[in-house]
Amino acid sequence: MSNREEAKHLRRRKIVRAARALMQQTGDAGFSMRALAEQAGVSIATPYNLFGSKQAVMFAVLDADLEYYQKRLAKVRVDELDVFFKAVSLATTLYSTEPSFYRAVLFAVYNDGGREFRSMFGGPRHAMWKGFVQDAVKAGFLSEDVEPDAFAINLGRTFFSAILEWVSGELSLPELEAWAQYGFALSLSAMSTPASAERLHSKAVAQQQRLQKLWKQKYRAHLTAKNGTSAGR
Amino acid sequence: MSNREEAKHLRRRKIVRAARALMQQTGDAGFSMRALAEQAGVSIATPYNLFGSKQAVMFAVLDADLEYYQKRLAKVRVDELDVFFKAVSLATTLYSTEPSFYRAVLFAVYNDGGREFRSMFGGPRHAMWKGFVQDAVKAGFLSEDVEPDAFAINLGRTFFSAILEWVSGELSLPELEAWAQYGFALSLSAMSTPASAERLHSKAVAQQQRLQKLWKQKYRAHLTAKNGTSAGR
DNA sequence: TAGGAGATTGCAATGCGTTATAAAAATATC
DNA sequence: GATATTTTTATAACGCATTGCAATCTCCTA
Repeated sequence: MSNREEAKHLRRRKIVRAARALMQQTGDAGFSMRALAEQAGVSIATPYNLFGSKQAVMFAVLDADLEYYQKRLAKVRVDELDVFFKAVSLATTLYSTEPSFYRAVLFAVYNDGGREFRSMFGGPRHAMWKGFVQDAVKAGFLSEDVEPDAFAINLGRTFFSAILEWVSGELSLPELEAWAQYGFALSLSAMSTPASAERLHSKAVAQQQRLQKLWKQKYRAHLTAKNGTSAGR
Repeated sequence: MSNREEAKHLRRRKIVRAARALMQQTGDAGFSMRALAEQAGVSIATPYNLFGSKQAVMFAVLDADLEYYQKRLAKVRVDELDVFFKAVSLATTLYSTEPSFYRAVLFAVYNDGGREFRSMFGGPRHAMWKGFVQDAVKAGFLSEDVEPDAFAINLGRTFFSAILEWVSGELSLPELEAWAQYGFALSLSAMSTPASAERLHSKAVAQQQRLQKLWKQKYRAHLTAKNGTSAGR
């Protein structure tokens, strides 16, 4: 690698690390491209040269994390069915270690209306889910009827939309975990085999009850309210 | 109602109508609060007084639409199981009449990371899904095990995340429809009764095949690509 | 009809992401 | 070591959502 390219990689790393540090310090609010440039000791134009947009920087931060996450998940010893639920709980556990950081990063990533979904679903994340699905089919836990790509995308989307609500402050982390696992249990249950049917159905029912406990009173006000949704604050 | 309040309502209506008109003319890009104020013949401060934010204006636009949607849906004669799928296809049909308008409105609504989820899930939309779920249980199409609130929220979220991808340009309208119906079929299938099990399972499989046809080659490039997600443009 | 409350207005200002431009620095090539 | 190429830098600028403020208008009330 030439000197130039090496220096570029170094600068990229410097910016990603600065982004991470800044997020951890200031959280969502204090993070701006100008602040990032200052923290990285670099001009405001440089992150744009190297990444293209604020969101792309966030993606780089998140991708650095994904490696660590997948390594940890690979170490966990569970069967081909529990891995789906373990993947969720490991992610939420990770989020709980630095909630404001993850919230801010995920907010920034998703906040443009999803223009970067492609890399979310076409990239390594999709590959992970798809692999789990294929393994589960092979292990006899899922019907041969499943189309792995479609099914994996559906799972990823289920998780994603719950994450989005956590990010926006609607859900707590336990709620996020419960919702994602509930959605997973439902989808998996629809494609279950005799070997997995009971486990999945009872998982779904259990998550329902867990959710009921978690948010019943939180939403009661809204569910009984007239119609809402109108005026400003 | 006092004259003052009536005038306020009129101004609100004027702004909502202007927002709608502006959206239809300019679409996503040309829509700004300044442009809206001008179109409505009103100061830039007024929409903020009456609604609070750009997003709240969009919500008002969307809520005006919801009434029309529900009226049309109520007229459709299908059984308590098909209504879920009909609700999806009616929405996408509606979107197809003015795609750039709906895209722009939904984009603006969802684009803040979901700070208005509450009214999405706690408001009339949630009530609609929940009602369908309860009716389906009563009709014997869904197991007594379902907790209607949790299940309805899960459905709403499924639909929502697919909409989000359509809004961001990742999906076409037929794809949106297929994805939402696929997700619905999976969730419903997990809670099916003998009266509905076959219908739902075959629906899920059918949607899988439809999806496969729709996007297989679209995603192939991404699925076979290295890892992507890195640099700017 | 006069006074007061409430809302709208015009406008300036803040901070944001992003882009453009010219100068300066770092690197590659000979 | 001189020259050419690439990249960073500093800075100004654009359009945006949102807020604050003083002035003005409109309606309600006494």
